[in-house]
Amino acid sequence: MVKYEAQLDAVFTALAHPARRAMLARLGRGDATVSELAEPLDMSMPAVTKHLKVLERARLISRGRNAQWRPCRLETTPLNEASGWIEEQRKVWEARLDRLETYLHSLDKQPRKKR
Amino acid sequence: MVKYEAQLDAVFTALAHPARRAMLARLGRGDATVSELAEPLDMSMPAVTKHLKVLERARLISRGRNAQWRPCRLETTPLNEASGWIEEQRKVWEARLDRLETYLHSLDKQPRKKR
DNA sequence: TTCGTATTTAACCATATGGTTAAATTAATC
DNA sequence: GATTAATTTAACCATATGGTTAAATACGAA
Repeated sequence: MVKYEAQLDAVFTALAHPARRAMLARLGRGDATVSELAEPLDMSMPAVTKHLKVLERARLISRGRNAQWRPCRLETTPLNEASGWIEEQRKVWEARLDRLETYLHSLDKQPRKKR
Repeated sequence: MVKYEAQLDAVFTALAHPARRAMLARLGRGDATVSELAEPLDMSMPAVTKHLKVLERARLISRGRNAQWRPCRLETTPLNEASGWIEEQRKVWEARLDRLETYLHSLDKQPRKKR
């Protein structure tokens, strides 16, 4: 079990911009060219290229080549790592809240005998 | 159903730094003061304060006051929103892959009659 | 080889991030 | 009121982000 810290940094960074989330959402429905990803985005093509680099660095997309098109494909593993981190945290805090609840119930049901 | 875009931006931004993830992981085990959060972090207190602001802006923590201490508490709702976004995407791409698989099976089982 | 289309790179700009040290603030205690 | 401890603010610096326009590149087609 390694430390994915830097990988998680890159993935959460990539998810932190609405344009990049929109691109990922689009790619979830199937591969797309850069122009197709750019079409709904109201920004220049160079800006789109930059966002794609952020997604690539996070390994959230891979790219092919087809003539002058560079199709993008969603890679789901990093998203699993990201939600995995959150789910791990959820386990921690839910376990803590369970212990707290158990403790509070024990106070209810075992009325103090002394004092 | 509103658009949480800006909120999601803030949450994923907050999750994109290892020090902030460490703080959240610590808070998952229970409330903590700023000094307690800072202790394992190898950075100055002002740096810690800045990270706390990022977490607050994302509503990932709330803060109290107890004399000169400013205890921090984990707020889990934004984490649910973040993992919720990822899970929604998962539904989309899994549905697509299911359709693809169904289609491929249909090709197997219905050998082309003509052509 | 030239033309047209898709995409990227270069150069630039403004703002945000992430860190520092020094000073200010807040609140308990002596 | 002065002292001490916890925390924040101010001022500064370097680098990253997110955008632009203009130029370069890559490739198919004419």
